[in-house]
Amino acid sequence: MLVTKHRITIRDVAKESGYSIATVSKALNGVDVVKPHTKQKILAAAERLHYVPNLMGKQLKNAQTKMIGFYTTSISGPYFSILVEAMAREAEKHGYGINVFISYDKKVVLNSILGSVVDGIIGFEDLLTPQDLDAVKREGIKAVFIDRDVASETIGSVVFDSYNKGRAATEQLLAMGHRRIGFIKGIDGVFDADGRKAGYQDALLAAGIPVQEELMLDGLFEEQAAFDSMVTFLKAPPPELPTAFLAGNDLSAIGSVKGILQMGYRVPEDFSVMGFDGIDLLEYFTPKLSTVRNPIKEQGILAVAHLLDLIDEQASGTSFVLEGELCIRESTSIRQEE
Amino acid sequence: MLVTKHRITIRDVAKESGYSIATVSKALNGVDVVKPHTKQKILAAAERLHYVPNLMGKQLKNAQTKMIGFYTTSISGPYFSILVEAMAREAEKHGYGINVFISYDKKVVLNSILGSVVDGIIGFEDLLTPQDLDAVKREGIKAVFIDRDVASETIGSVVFDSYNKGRAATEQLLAMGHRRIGFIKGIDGVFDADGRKAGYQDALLAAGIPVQEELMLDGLFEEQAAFDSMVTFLKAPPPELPTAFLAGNDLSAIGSVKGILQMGYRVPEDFSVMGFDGIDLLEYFTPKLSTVRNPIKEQGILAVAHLLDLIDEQASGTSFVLEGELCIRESTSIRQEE
DNA sequence: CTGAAAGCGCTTACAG
DNA sequence: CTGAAAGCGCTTACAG
Repeated sequence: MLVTKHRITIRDVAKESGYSIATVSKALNGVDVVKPHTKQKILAAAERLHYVPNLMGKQLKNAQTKMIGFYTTSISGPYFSILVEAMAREAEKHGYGINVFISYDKKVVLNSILGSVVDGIIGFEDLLTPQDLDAVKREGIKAVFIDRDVASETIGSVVFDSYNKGRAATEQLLAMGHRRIGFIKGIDGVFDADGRKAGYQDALLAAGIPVQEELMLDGLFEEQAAFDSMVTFLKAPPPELPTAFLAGNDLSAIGSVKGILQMGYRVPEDFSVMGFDGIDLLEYFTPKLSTVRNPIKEQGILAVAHLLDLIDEQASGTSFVLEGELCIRESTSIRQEE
Repeated sequence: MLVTKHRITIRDVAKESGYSIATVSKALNGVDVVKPHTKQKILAAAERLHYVPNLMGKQLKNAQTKMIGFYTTSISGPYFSILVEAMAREAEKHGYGINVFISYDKKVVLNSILGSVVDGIIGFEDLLTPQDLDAVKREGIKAVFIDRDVASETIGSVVFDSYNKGRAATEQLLAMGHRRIGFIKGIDGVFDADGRKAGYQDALLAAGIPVQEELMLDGLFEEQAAFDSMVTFLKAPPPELPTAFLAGNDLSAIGSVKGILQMGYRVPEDFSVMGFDGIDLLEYFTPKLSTVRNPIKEQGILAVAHLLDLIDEQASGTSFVLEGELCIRESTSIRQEE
């Protein structure tokens, strides 16, 4: 096996084949101008040397990377697997790769976004401050956000219809006879969390039921936090207990259910519980959770497709809203009259 | 807002500040030789222009990217979330980012591995042919594999002790009185699959029990495939049914359990079932699955740590073996005498 | 302490 | 059809 101390470059291939680096470049890239015989000799030389182009050099010149960046602070949880997987498949179909950057360090993220490492980004704004967003806009960076409803020349978004679905879910519980409905909050300031909560509140108000702060527990979109909040709540309950809970997402719904069971109550006999998202994990959980099934895969696919249109300048930034679907299963029931 | 048609480069900062690009570069990179006053003026100019360094140019010169590449064909399944998350945290601690490449296209993967886009890679060999591996070695690319026991100057690995644990799990079932034990196979040729199967077979042989092909079902490490195989198996069972099954991983164990229940049998009363990995999902599944809990997080952390040592040339390739832990829960029981 | 110049690996007008 | 040269954005000896 040939041992080389330095990386083989186009220069080595030129030497080996007896042609100039310019011609080698053309032959290697299929620029259709090289004599077939020449091309063949060059390809043979490249093969012999195990030449692999240095993408950095290539990209510096081309100013494109055929890569899409996905930036997030965490990939954990069942939502992201599905999303990232869908994005990767869609991107690959169009000759693009997906690059997942996982980092808490805003500087790292911003540098690689603005450092031309990818041709466009899919991201969450909550990592980025408004100033950062301005920088993204100013630099003309193509971006699609999946957690915020934005649209500008070079920036689009693909979000769920969180407000209306929060409202619809609450109305469903009302229709089942529930009057005292608690809410497991997500993370304040996050699009889906705020939308779902506002929908919940407006549905109550429209039904003539006052919104009560004491019925809104912290869930942080996490199982553990929701569990803890629920246990704490049930240990020191208000004079009149709610009969149902709407949770900001499935994970916190699961945590709530576990908390309810932990405290010796039953679901749905004592409390109906409803989640949000329709993650795969629900299939393993008992009782089967009622939820609003969101088209996560579609979100990923559409986000990538739109981003590619932005990159090719086939479109200007658009805000897409995806509809979810109410799924009533075992964790909710008609309110038992006492 | 300043509108610029071209990306701001170091040249613009030089012009704006009145210094040369060499000095600007030094000031920006904290090369401690620039007069404080100069540095300050340069930084101010860079700020004013919203300068962000082009990573491509930087990396082309430096020949390092501070990025680790993780290559996989799919990120789905509960194993990868945990692994990738752990890797990302560990890498960030050392100033590195993780780059997840998801692709079925070997060419794309290989090009970016060999194209100097990352400083090192963590991967599965099964995507790469032996020739590809040779190329990786020849180029001196630092790599850590997590699904194969390899070690060379620049290549290391971090694997689970699959053979011994397959053997231990089988011995556990034997100790519980089971004599006819079926096996849900993973994917042939994959390290963990082969190791676990071999361990299973050797444990049987050591106990004087012949290995029977008809008791080895296809599971492909997937829930659905295992479910289908189990249902098919139970529809046309051999004259004497097994009393226990060992599955190649948790997902296929879950599929098997669902298949068993589907056919009207019970777990563990009719069949004990044992999985492999100890994924988080088990927490939601009933019955609580017995399994071999593998330290997935540790695997990710160790893989990154070792890779960084390889990159810094602090170590040469080593093969690490991680121990798993037998967890006996509800899905296995002492064999009922008939 | 500062700057002109060379060079990282590549591509692409342009000339021949 | 082929090649010499310029240049992508950056860093780093080297000279001053």
